Amino acid sequence: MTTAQRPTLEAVARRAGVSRATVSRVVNGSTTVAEPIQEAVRRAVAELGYVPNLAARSLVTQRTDSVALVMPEEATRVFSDDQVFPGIIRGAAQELEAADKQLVLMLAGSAAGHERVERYTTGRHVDGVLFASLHGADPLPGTLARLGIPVVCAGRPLDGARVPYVDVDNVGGVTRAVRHLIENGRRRIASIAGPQDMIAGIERLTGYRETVTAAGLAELVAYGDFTRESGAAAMHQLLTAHPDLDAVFAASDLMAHAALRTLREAGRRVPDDVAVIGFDDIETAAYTEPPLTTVRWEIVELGREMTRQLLRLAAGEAIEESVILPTELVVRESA
Amino acid sequence: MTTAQRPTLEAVARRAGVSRATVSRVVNGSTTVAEPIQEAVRRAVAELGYVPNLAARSLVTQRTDSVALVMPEEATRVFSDDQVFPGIIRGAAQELEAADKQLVLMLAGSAAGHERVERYTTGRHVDGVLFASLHGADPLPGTLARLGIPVVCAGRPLDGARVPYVDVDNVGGVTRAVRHLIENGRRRIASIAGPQDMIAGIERLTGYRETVTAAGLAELVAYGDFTRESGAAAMHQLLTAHPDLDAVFAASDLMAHAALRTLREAGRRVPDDVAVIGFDDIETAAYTEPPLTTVRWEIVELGREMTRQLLRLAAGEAIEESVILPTELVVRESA
DNA sequence: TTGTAAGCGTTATCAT
DNA sequence: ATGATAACGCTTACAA
Repeated sequence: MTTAQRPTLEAVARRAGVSRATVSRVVNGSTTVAEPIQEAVRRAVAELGYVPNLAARSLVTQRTDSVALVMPEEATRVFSDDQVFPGIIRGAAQELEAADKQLVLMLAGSAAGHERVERYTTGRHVDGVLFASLHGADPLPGTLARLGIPVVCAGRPLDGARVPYVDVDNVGGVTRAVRHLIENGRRRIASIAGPQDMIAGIERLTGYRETVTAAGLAELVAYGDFTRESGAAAMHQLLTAHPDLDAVFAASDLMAHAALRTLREAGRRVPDDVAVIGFDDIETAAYTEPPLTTVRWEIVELGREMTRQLLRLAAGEAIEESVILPTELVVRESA
Repeated sequence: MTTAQRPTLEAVARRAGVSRATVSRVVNGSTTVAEPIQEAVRRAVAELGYVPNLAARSLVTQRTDSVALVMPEEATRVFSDDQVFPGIIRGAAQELEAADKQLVLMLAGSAAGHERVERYTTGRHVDGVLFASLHGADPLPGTLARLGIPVVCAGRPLDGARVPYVDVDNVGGVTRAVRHLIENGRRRIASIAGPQDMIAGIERLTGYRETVTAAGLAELVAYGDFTRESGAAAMHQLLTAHPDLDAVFAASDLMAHAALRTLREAGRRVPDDVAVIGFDDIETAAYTEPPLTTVRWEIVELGREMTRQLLRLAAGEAIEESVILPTELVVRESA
């Protein structure tokens, strides 16, 4: 079975009885073409089923009309039931669709993957790069920015590079959460912190520390990596080190979920004995036992906003160095 | 700030003192180049930081080295905490990375989105197309296949098109689940079925029907769309219509999760009064109250297998029309 | 307003 | 084994 040759501009031009240039103008929406000719060209395009060859176009325009979305690949987090990454993917996809650009997804977890991402993006195979999550002080965003390649990150880059980013108001959200606990009479408030090589982990811990300290309370901290497994381990640690705790703020809903179960297994009632608050408001949060009080933020909106900023940057517009999205405390039954 | 021009083959050739053709050979790993010359070329490549222009290459090779992964866009399912789609994305990304191809993600939910996907894929902007989920009798996979464009679907296409697909053994998995219920003495076994315009919804219902009928038991069915919300509604219906039910098989873990909560609210104990089994084994399943017995399958593996098949197809190899992945009953506490 | 023609950066076909 | 050279399909000055 031979595959039918796809028609080229040339073929359409012949059919419509005009030059390639004219067809190109019509296809690209130039207004300087006489109406009847436009009509004829459009008919020829339809009859032949012509679709522009993107590679050829890209070769001459120097644009690729595609942007890369780079994600870390750690199995535990990216594609567990954490909704953060899927949400960002969705937001980016929506916004790019509206801009008629392609979304190229790249996993950068392994060293090989990271190198591949670096080659691909520095090679200008995309018009811009979105980083969905940064671990440690990855220099890649800064490198790309210096090369003049449009970049936007989710969260402030830890290496101090001046790369535009979009983030949520982590500190504000945590502050509200911890205050809520204090206002409800809790005094021994612990925190299951996130990984300290990620900006979200750092900021959420900072918010907790500042708030409990300002209230004259002790800092009771254990560390996790945002996953349920790590949350369970951290909760055990806290229970052992501070058996008298009466509240826990977890830096992710996943860790909060695990804390809920660990507390139950330890015979503590939530919220009677121990109040629990999470962060993210993933869908599961409304279905935990008891339903989880948490700090909500719009995941999909983060993806959309990042993409909007990137498109502006790629269009040569100036953008703010950072955009901070709001958070909101959703009070359910766990606190 | 002017962007540095990226070096071309020409530049590398000049630097290494050879022709463009030779550089091309070295870059593409041809063995017919003398070792010292290869050496010189490689040095020039490194010094200049040369990266091939994919558009130019694609233009002449007629390959794009990228494949599209098409997903439906319904907000409720694709990016809720259902891990199915993220899992497929991950599997595809891993496999494509190994093959050095790009993953282009496309959402096909809206009519406009669907049309866009059609234009893009039929326009041969990708070497192949992966469909992550089909709703109703979407003719697109069949259309692409007829155009000679490599296509692989997740699940058998409902329009009867002869398109290769990879799926899990839905019927087998459900059969084992329902038998487990029967063996444990359950006799009033209901099912919360999935959407009947999706092959997974249809097959899981078929498996349930056949098994209860073979055991001489009644069919008690309510319908959902795989989401928690729909699961809760379906559970309510079942409780009203069949207050004496003693077991529920839900076609997705999300619906099973909602059923668990609905049953508790209705004062039924799980598994004492009512046993519950789900399908998918998402991470949350191990954390529900009580932990959910469910039918497990390897989501990421589905994505990988689909991609492997597609790559074979794109390489001109013949492949089986379908690959069925195994399922396994994971017994926890809910049944 | 329309057409001509010169690239864009590769790969591939021939010679050599 | 290496080098010219002709495509690949499109956009875009520049002419007409």
